[in-house]
Amino acid sequence: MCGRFIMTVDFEMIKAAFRLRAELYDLQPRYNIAPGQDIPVITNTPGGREISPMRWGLIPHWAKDTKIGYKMINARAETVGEKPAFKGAFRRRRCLIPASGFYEWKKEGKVKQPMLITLPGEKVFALAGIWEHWLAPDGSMVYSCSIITTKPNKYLEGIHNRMPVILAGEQEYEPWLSLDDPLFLQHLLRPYEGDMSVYPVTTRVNSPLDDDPGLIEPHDD
DNA sequence: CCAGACGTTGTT
DNA sequence: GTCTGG
DNA sequence: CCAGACGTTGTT
DNA sequence: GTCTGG
Repeated sequence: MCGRFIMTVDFEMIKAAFRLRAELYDLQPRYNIAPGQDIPVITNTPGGREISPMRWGLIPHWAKDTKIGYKMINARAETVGEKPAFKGAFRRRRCLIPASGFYEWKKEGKVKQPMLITLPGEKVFALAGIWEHWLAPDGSMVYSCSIITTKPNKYLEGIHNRMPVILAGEQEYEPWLSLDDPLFLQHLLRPYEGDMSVYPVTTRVNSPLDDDPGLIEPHDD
């Protein structure tokens, strides 16, 4: 699955990688992004691609309160088009979530070892997501999102049985954001086929409050 | 029809 | 054990 | 994902 | 809002 990730690249890199229009809100490097926090999300708008903060953990429009979002941090690729909580978003509200790495916890006996997964060169990449809007009782609109998961590739299969969907470049970003063909969209939601790096990191990364880059301790393998 | 859930992962 | 908050 | 709380009434 | 279970 995907329960934590990092986003450490600067905005000029993001702007170029995702062909964004000029306006970017003020983003800081983050090394330990947790569910429930606001994360940068890229969507298609009539004026082009925009990036804006959304709460991680999708809140369906019919929800009575925001609590349900904590259970909706991931959506399975195999069923995202059918589940009542996700199907509308899958049809009409898809997004890209920029990341430079994500964590998976490998179970080694009783111990859970956090692993950081990155792409070669610490390159920024796009997680496939869906988003929703929810009208709060006070009249404000809450935007939220979920990260889609799939089976692990060869780098992850020894670590965990799910991994987030990574879209492989502009040739996949554009159809994911704008195409209206459920079969093709489904086809994009497959395990990433490119190279990856996998490093054990200190268990201090477990704290959701800790946004300190000093926590990452790459090992040689 | 109404009532109640609406999710994933992992563990047993 | 299960839920909430981060 | 992990960490930390998990409850009510009434009194200060 | 929409689906599932009874």
